[in-house]
Amino acid sequence: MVKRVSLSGAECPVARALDVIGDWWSLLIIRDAFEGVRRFSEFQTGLGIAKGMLATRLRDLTERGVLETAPASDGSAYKEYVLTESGRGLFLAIVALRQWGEDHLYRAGERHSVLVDRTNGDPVARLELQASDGRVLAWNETQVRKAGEGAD
Amino acid sequence: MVKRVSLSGAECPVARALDVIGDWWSLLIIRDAFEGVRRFSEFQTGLGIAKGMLATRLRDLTERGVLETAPASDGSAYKEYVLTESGRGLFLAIVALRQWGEDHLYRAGERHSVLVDRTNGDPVARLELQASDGRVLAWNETQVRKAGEGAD
DNA sequence: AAATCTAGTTCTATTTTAGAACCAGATTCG
DNA sequence: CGAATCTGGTTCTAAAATAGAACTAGATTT
Repeated sequence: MVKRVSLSGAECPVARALDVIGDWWSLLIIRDAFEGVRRFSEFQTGLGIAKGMLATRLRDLTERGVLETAPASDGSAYKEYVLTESGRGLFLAIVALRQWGEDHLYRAGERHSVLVDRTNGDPVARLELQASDGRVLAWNETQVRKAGEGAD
Repeated sequence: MVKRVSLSGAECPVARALDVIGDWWSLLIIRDAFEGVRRFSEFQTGLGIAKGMLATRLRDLTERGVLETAPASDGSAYKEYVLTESGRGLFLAIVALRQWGEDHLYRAGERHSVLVDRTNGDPVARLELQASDGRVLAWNETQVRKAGEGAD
C-alpha cells in the first residue's frame, strides 16, 4: 500500500485545504482554539481525544503553520498552542460548518450552542456568497474555472 | 477499543457537521457533485479513490441525507448521485475552505482553479461574517454561547 | 523532600484505508 | 443474436491510523 493519499500538490484549493485540516480532529482542535483553549490538557479533556492522537495532531498543525507554540501566559514553564495568522483564517470555514450543522442536524426542540456578536449578544448573520458587485450568488450561479484558463 | 468516536449527539453544531462530512473523502465528493459530477465512475476516476471507499462513502452520504440517488439522466439503467437540499447547503463551507486554501497554501506564481460568477466570469467576492445589523465581524468580536444559556 | 500535575511517549488491539482481484447485470459491437 | 466490453459495485489482503492504557521526565505544589 502506498500510504494515505496526499492532496498537497492539487490544483484545487479545496483539496489542499483538506490535506491540512481534513482529518477527524484538526477542525475540532482549531474550533477550540478559537474559543480560547491553549493548553494540552485543556484540549485533551475538552475533546476527549487520546493523548497520543492529540500530540501528533498538535505537532502536525504546528508544522503546517496553523498553530504555533508560545510560552505559557500564566508564567509557568509550560507552553501553549495558539492560532497563527493562517490558522485564524479558518474562522469562516468553521462558521460555515456551524451554520450547516444548525440548519440540518438538529431536530426541532433540540438545543445547540450559538455564535453571537460579543458586543451585544445577538446571533451573527448567515454567511452569504456575493459577486464582485455585491449581488448574492447561489451555488448554481457560480462555476469553477480551472487553473490556467482565461485570466489568471 | 471502542470504535471511532461519534460526535452525532454533540451540542456543538460544528462537531455534528464533522461527524457527517469530517472524513477524508466526503467533502471532495461533495465538491465534485457541485461541479456536476453524478456517476460512480466519474467520481472514481476524478478523485482517484479506491472503488470500495467510494462505494461506502456514497452509501453513507446517501443515508445521512447529503446525497440521493436518481435514475441516470441519459436514459440508461444506471443511477446517479445528486446533492439533496441539505447537501447543497454545504456550498459555503466548501467556498470557505477554498478561499482559505487559496490564501495560505499556494506559493507565489503557483496556479489554482478559481470560483467565478457564471454570468460574467468574474471571481466571486470574499466571504464575510456580519453582525445582525450588517457590521463585519472578526473572529475575536464573536463568542460561542452554550446551549441553554441566555435566549434560545 | 515527597506527592502530584503536565505534557507528553510508547505499546497493543482494533479499525480503517488502499489497492487489487473478482463479479453480475447493462450496453455496445460484429 | 452472441461476444466483448463497460458500469457499478463486492470481497480480499496488507499496511496504516486510531483508541486507550501504561509509563515517564520534568515542573509545580504541599
